[in-house]
This record gives sequence, C-alpha cells and structure tokens, in this order.
Amino acid sequence: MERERICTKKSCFSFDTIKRLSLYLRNLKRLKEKGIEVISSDRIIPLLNVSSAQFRKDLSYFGEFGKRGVGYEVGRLIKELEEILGTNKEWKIALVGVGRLGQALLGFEGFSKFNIKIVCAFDIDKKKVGKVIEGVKVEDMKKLKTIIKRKRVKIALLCTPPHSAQEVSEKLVAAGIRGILNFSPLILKVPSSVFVSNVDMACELESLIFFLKRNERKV
Amino acid sequence: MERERICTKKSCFSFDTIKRLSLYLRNLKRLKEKGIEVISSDRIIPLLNVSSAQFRKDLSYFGEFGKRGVGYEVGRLIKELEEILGTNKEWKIALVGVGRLGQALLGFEGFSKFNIKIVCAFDIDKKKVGKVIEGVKVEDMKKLKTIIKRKRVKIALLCTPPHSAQEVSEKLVAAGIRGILNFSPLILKVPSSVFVSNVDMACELESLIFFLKRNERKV
DNA sequence: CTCCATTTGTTCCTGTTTTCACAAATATAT
DNA sequence: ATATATTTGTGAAAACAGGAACAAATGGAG
Ligand SMILES: NC(=O)c1ccc[n+]([C@@H]2O[C@H](COP(=O)([O-])OP(=O)(O)OC[C@H]3O[C@@H](n4cnc5c(N)ncnc54)[C@H](O)[C@@H]3O)[C@@H](O)[C@H]2O)c1
Ligand SMILES: NC(=O)c1ccc[n+]([C@@H]2O[C@H](COP(=O)([O-])OP(=O)(O)OC[C@H]3O[C@@H](n4cnc5c(N)ncnc54)[C@H](O)[C@@H]3O)[C@@H](O)[C@H]2O)c1
Repeated sequence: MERERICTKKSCFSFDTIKRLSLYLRNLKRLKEKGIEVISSDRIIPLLNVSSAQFRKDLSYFGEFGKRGVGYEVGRLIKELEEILGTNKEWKIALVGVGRLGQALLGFEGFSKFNIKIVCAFDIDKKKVGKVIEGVKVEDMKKLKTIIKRKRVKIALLCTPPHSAQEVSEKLVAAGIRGILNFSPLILKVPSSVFVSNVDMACELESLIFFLKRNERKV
Repeated sequence: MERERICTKKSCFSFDTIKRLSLYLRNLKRLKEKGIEVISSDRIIPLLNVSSAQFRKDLSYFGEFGKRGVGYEVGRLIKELEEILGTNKEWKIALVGVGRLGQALLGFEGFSKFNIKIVCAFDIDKKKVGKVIEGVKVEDMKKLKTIIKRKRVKIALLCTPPHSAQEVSEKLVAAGIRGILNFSPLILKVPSSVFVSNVDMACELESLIFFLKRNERKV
C-alpha cells in the first residue's frame, strides 16, 4: 500500500506499532489510576491482546524504558509514550459535517484524555450554522479557510456524506490541514504530504459478517 | 495476534483480504450506479489505494471472476462478492448503549446498503428505556437475553462507556451473540468462538498526531 | 558476596503478505 | 487467419511482521 512504514536513523517499523503504542499508553494510564507503579511486559499484555515480545519490541524502537529484572515504571513510561506520540502538548482539531456522527464526536470526552480538543466545527447547512453544540460554535463552510488558518489547526475530522467528502477534503488541504480522520466511506485523493486515516464502520461490520457466516457453516 | 487468518481447501488468506473485498464491493456498486458495466483491475484501483495485483489476488482466493483481455463484469462481480461476504441476505444486529454514538449509529443509513439492520437497542438508563429512536425502541438491559434470543440476533454494536463494556460483552455472549463491533476503548475478553472488531477512534487520532509531529520536524 | 529468580532488549528465524512478472486467454484490426 | 493489444490468474521472489529464545542486567535471599 503506502504510508505504512516509518524509518528512523535507528530502524524501520510499521504504522501498526504506533497504533499499539497508543493502546499501551491508554492502558498504562488506567494502571496508574489504580495505583500500580511498576509493571512487567508479561503482566500488562493480558489487557492488550498483544504478545509480550511485541510490547517490548515496539518500545525498543524508541529507546530503553524498562529495568531488567523489574519491569517498567508506569509513570515514566506514560511520559515517554506521550512524548513519542506527541500528546504531551494539546492538539487542536477541526470538524466538518455536524450531523449525527459529527455531533457525537463533538460530545466525546475521550479525546480530552489524549490532549485533543475540537476547536472549530463547520457545516454547509444554514440551519446548523450559528448554533453552539457541546460548546463549539458551528461555522459556515465559507469561513473554513480563514478560521483554520487563524487557529493554526492541522488535523480535521471529516464527517460529511461521501458525495461531498472529496470536495471538502480539498478545502481542508487548501486551508493547511495536514491530517484527516475520514469517517465517510470514500477513499480520498489528497497530496502525499497529507495523512489520511479511514474509520470505516460498514467495512468492519461486513467483515464481521463474513466470519460469522463461515463459523455457522462449520458448526 | 490471533484470529487473523482464514483457510479454505484452496488456500489461506488474511483477514485484511476480507476488509478489502468489502471496499471493492462498495466501489463496484458506485460504478454500477454510474452505468459502468465492465472494469479492469487497472482502472478500478485509483479509487481504492490498492495495487492491481492485490485486487486480482484477493479475488483469486475465491474463484475466477474476470475475463482475460477484457476485465470484470461489474454486475457479476457485485453478486459474487455479496455471496462471499454474506451480505446477499439481511443481517439483523443489536445495539447496546444508546448514548451519543449509539444514536448516531441508529440513524446511520449506510448500514442498509450492506443489508444490515439494527433490530433492537438496549440501555441501562431508565430515562431512555421505552423511547423510540430512529424507529427502534430502546429496551431495558434486563430484556437483552430474551429479545436477542427470540430475534436470533448474532451481531451487536457495543457503545457503552468502557467501564461497563466487559460486563455488557459477557451478557451479549450469554445471549448468543457471536460477533461484536466494539466502540468502547477497552480490549474485551471473550470466548475464542466470539469475534470482536474494535473501532478505536482515539487511537487512530493519536497515530495521526504522531505522523504530523514527525513531518513537521522534517519540514 | 554469591546464587537464583526475574525481566528486559535484541538477534535470529519463521511464516505471512505483497509485489513482480509472465503465460494463457480474449478481443480487435487487418 | 494472423498479428497485436489487453488483461487476467498465478507461481516465484521479495519484503515484512511477529515470535522464540537468550545474553545481559537487576534485585533479593541466604
Ligand atoms: N451516523 C453514523 O453512525 C455513521 C457511521 C459510520 C459512518 N458514517 C459516515 O459519516 C458521515 C456522516 O454521517 P451522519 O450520519 O452524521 O450524516 P448526517 O447526514 O447526519 O450529517 C452529515 C452532515 O454533513 C453536512 N454536510 C453535507 N455536505 C456538506 C458539505 N459539502 N460541507 C460541509 N458539510 C456538509 C450536512 O449538513 C450534515 O450536517 C457519512 O459519510 C457517513 O457515511 C456515519
Ligand atoms: N461519542 C463518540 O463520538 C465516541 C467516539 C469514540 C468512541 N466512543 C465510545 O463509545 C462509547 C459510547 O460513547 P458515547 O459518547 O455515546 O457515551 P454516552 O455517555 O453518550 O452514552 C453511553 C450510553 O451507554 C449507556 N450505558 C452505560 N452503562 C451501561 C450498561 N452497563 N448497560 C447498558 N447501557 C449502558 C448509558 O446509559 C448511555 O446511554 C464509549 O465507550 C466511548 O468511549 C464514543
């Protein structure tokens, strides 16, 4: 495919490594809340569906964070991972398409745990423009470029219907957006400097169905 | 990891192949709507971010659907893929946790294109129980087992907060659910006969941030 | 201080997935 | 009928990712 591999001076690793680091970070935070201060790779993996070797290897791409014979100091590892992933400082993001899904995302508290904040929202629907939803004012699409540039937002959530997704993505890129989390079921064509992640629930569900059908036949 | 590989008498292929088939199917349907009747692997891939060799190989695991020198007949390929994926007949699914995200999913028209229908919804909140949202009545968690068994539902969308997700998943499994699309940021522990797919938006976003941070440094 | 139990970091290996590349098949033009 | 242009299906090769396994490091018990 493309944009699936990351290379440093040290070595190369896959993009999946980064997703797993994010998973590790979230679980480490839970452990910290429970008061656990040190954990070994063997004892954290039951929470994660990942092998302990993989856990250690993923970390090893970025440095040595554990202590042999002991394990990992939870607080330290959280800090290191936040540093690696970039969530040690706040990230401002934009949202386009304040429909059902867009509104759910606006109200999602989960993002704040990652230091992520939706600072502006846009919609083409005149009835929605001007309303304040979950503390964010919905702006007209015409103001998209100005506001995104002014607020120096680099990431956007794209929640419009698929037929307008390509057009919207082009406006976002023109406004300086460098990363798009795309919820619409359409593969976007963007310059290679822009990073797109797709969240495709219908595909997920369809592959789930394939499995079920298969297992039923077996049983 | 686990549950990542599918083997038939013919050969073995990865779970990613299935997700791609789902992607192909959706795009083929769009082509059909546009009136395109025949397409070659070289001309469909610009829509997909997949190589043409991959496209052909993914299909080859299931049979020979193309005609050399010509390409694929769109209508036929759609039928074949629907057959393979199992979406040629209607699938009934359940939803648990009628919060912001749950309500967005209840109103999502996209599922119907895949012959997927949410036939029941459950919540623990007494204020929500009894309401009808997007044509689906919200039921009490106590009735979960009875209703799911009676309607013979095998797939569920899990949209409760993470702290109750494990508990809810156990109730679902006890009610006969065999596939769970999990939106809560928690790795579920379920019997190996149950298939879980995770949709983890916060992880996606966090890995996006990693990339941006990286590119900025480069620039 | 020595031995033993742990646990990390990393090398090496193995099986998987993707891509390459081409024979076989088809259509069209002459 | 033959040549030419396409395009599939697929073996073989290359690229990758994941896991086993172990030396090196650490801490604690005796
Ligand atoms: N609802 C869900 O649960 C769900 C699930 C999976 C995927 N999706 C996808 O997410 C997207 C949004 O789904 P939804 O259910 O929220 O739809 P929706 O119709 O409720 O909302 C879409 C919003 O986008 C706005 N919009 C349309 N064209 C626009 C444009 N050119 N510029 C700016 N805004 C525009 C509309 O005014 C509307 O507010 C769709 O692509 C859908 O396929 C939704
Ligand atoms: N809102 C989003 O856009 C979003 C995005 C990504 C992930 N998620 C995840 O999806 C889940 C739901 O998010 P939300 O924003 O809709 O939350 P929400 O608080 O709006 O809704 C949660 C719903 O679950 C119900 N619930 C709680 N405990 C329950 C139980 N034991 N049994 C049945 N129902 C129960 C609540 O009554 C409520 O209706 C969370 O795990 C969240 O992390 C949400």
